Amino acid sequence: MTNALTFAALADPTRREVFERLARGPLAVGDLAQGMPVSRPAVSQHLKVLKEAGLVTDRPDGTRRVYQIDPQGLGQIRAWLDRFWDVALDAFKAEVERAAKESTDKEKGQP
Amino acid sequence: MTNALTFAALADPTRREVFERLARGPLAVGDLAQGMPVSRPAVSQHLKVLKEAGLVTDRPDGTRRVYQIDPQGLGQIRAWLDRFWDVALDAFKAEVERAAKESTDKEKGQP
DNA sequence: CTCATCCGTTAGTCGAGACTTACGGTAAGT
DNA sequence: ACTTACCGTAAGTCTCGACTAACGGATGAG
Repeated sequence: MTNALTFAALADPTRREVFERLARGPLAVGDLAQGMPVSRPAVSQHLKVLKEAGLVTDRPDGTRRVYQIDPQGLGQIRAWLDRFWDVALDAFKAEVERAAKESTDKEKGQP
Repeated sequence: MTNALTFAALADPTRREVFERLARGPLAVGDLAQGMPVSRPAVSQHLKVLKEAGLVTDRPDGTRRVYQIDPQGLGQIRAWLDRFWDVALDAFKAEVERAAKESTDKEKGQP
C-alpha cells in the first residue's frame, strides 16, 4: 500500500497547486515559488514530499534545480482507482434498483 | 475545484480502510467498526467526511444506518487525473529524450 | 410503556504537519 | 579570490484534525 504517500501528497492544496503548475512545464524552485502565497522554503519542502511520492522529478541545472512531473505517482492512483471503479458502479446500480423496489413496495403496501 | 474534499477524504489511512471495506458491499456502522482499531464514533466521523466528499451514501434501516459506496467521488478524482495523464506522459517522454541528448553531448564533448 | 440497541454529536486531548526565519553549501560571474 | 544567485535544511511556532469518553435522540422488541 505504497500509494499512501501519493494520496497524502495530493491532499494539501498548496501541493496540488505546485503540481498543477509543473504540469504546464518544468520549472526551477524560484520560478515556481514566484507568485505563490507561501515562501520559497515552503515550496521546497512541498517538492520534497511530492518527490518522495513519485509525483515529480528533479534535475540539477547549475545553481538551479529544475522540477518536472513524474507519471509514476499518477499511475499509482490510477491503478488504485481502477480497482474500485467497476465494483463501485455495480454496487451503485444495485442500490438504485433496491431503492426503486422499496419504493414500489411502499406504494402497494408491503405484505 | 470541489475535488479538494475528495482528496482530503482519501488522504487518511483509516478512511481509506473504511472505503475499501464498503467496496466489498454495503455495511452498517457497527459492523463496519467491528474489527477496526478505532472506536465506533471515530468511524462515524470518518463516514461523515466520506459522505461530504461524495464517496459514500447512507440509508436508514430501522435503528441502523447502512452505508454504501457512491461512484460520484471516484469520478471526481478520475476526471482530475485524466486532465494530467496525457500531458504528464508527454512531459516525461520529452525529459527522457532531453536527458539522452545531454548524455551524448557529454560523451562527445559539447561544443 | 419501558428497555435495549444503534447511531450521531459534543467536549476535550494530543500529535502531525504546514509555515516562517535563519543558516550553510554549491555553482557561476567578475 | 570574492561576490552573487539559488537552493535545501534545522529550529521553532501554531493551527488542524484524528481520536476517546460521555451524552442524547430515534427505532424495535417485550
